[in-house]
Amino acid sequence: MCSAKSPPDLADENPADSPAGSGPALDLTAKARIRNAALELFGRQGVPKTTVRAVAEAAGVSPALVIHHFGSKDGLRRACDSYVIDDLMKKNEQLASADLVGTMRRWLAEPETFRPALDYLSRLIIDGAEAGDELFDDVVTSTEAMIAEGAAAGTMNQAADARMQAVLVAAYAMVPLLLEHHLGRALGTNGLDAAALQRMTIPTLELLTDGLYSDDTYLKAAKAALAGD
Amino acid sequence: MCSAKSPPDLADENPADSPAGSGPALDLTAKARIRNAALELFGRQGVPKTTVRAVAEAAGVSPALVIHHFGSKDGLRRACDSYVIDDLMKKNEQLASADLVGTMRRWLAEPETFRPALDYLSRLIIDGAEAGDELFDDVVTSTEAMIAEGAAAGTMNQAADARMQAVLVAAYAMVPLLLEHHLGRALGTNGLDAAALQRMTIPTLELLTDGLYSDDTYLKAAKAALAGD
DNA sequence: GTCTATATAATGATAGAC
DNA sequence: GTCTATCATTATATAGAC
Repeated sequence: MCSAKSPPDLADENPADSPAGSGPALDLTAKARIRNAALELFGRQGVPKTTVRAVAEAAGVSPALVIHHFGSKDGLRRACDSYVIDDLMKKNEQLASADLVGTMRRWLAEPETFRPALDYLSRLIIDGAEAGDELFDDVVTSTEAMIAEGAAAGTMNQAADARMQAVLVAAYAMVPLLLEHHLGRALGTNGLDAAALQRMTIPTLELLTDGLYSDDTYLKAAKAALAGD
Repeated sequence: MCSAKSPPDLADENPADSPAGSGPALDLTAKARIRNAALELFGRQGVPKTTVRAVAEAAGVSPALVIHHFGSKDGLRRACDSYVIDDLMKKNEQLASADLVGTMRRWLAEPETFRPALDYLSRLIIDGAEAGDELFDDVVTSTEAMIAEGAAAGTMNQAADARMQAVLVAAYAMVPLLLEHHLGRALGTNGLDAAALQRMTIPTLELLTDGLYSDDTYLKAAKAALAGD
């Protein structure tokens, strides 16, 4: 489950102008260039602050062509949603949703290709859009299965409320994605690159192995307080 | 450190029309009503999607008056930043930044007053604005001190890299704020109310007491892998 | 498929009366 | 302090030529 390669389906290469080994990002169809430009701008500055004109300029086409291919700005946004989820996550990483941090690590190894998708994903999860809901639930379900396996193998502790535990673990796993800006600052790097993610690995595992609390004082206190209600 | 009351400084009450115990939200100056309306709309839909006109309508004033009082839309945004941070967080909760979850709990007890501030706070942290950077760093510093105290008292485990641990713990503490939408869905509630936050308490403490991993298998494996680089 | 030109609406901000 | 009226700009989207 580790040799993750098989060069990602960047799709929509123009069959007419595709001599064998030429520049991979240069001979895409205009539609693909528009979608890639939108993905990057939507991810970097958010959808509302990104104009159709800016997308068109970044893709090297006219604003009218953007509408022609995607119907509307919102259609373009939906196309980006399904591209990042269906094409990038599901098709190229069968277990992507089970291992968000692993996916991040692999994607960060090819920044030119996947960096925009990470920013876009972050906004998808935060914005509360429908596509983000489905993604979140997928991650939670995969996480719950992972913990159940770990518990069966004796390497993980499954909580009484397994679903809630999975929600929390999944949410914690998303922290590097969501708070990339702040974690990058804390690590002294510019954003979150592969090296920064690596420097977080040990402290994260320590925290989730030893725990923050050294005994069950807080836990018992909380249980008592809640029982007292 | 628990009797958190002292009714919050909602400020800018119109001294002219303030008979002793009248409706508290009704006799604010127009400037305060505008700022409160902006706080709510900025927090709910984000700054770019919120128009000056919408703020004016929500506050019951003309669009021109919004500009008159705050100079520009961005001036209004900055006023909201400093209001939520300086007036609400720092003045009324000396230790607010040390205990984000506690603050959330207290604020959720007065939803009418503080609910908008929570949404605004969430965007402030995510957006990567300067005010959000300061807030995040404050929370991390307070968290590090809290863990150091806990370690001295023998109730917490302080990691070798104490700063990084504090960053992670602080980030985890922000998860209910940032992922309120998804946690609320998982709990079957509409958004995150006080009851939902309470239902998360035990699972969260369990996770941070027992840990996710039952032994140091993963930790040692990761250390070995990193050493092998 | 791709463009130029344009329609139409909404936005942030201003001017000036009261 | 607060309004009405309006300006200048920019936004999304359309029409129609090539």
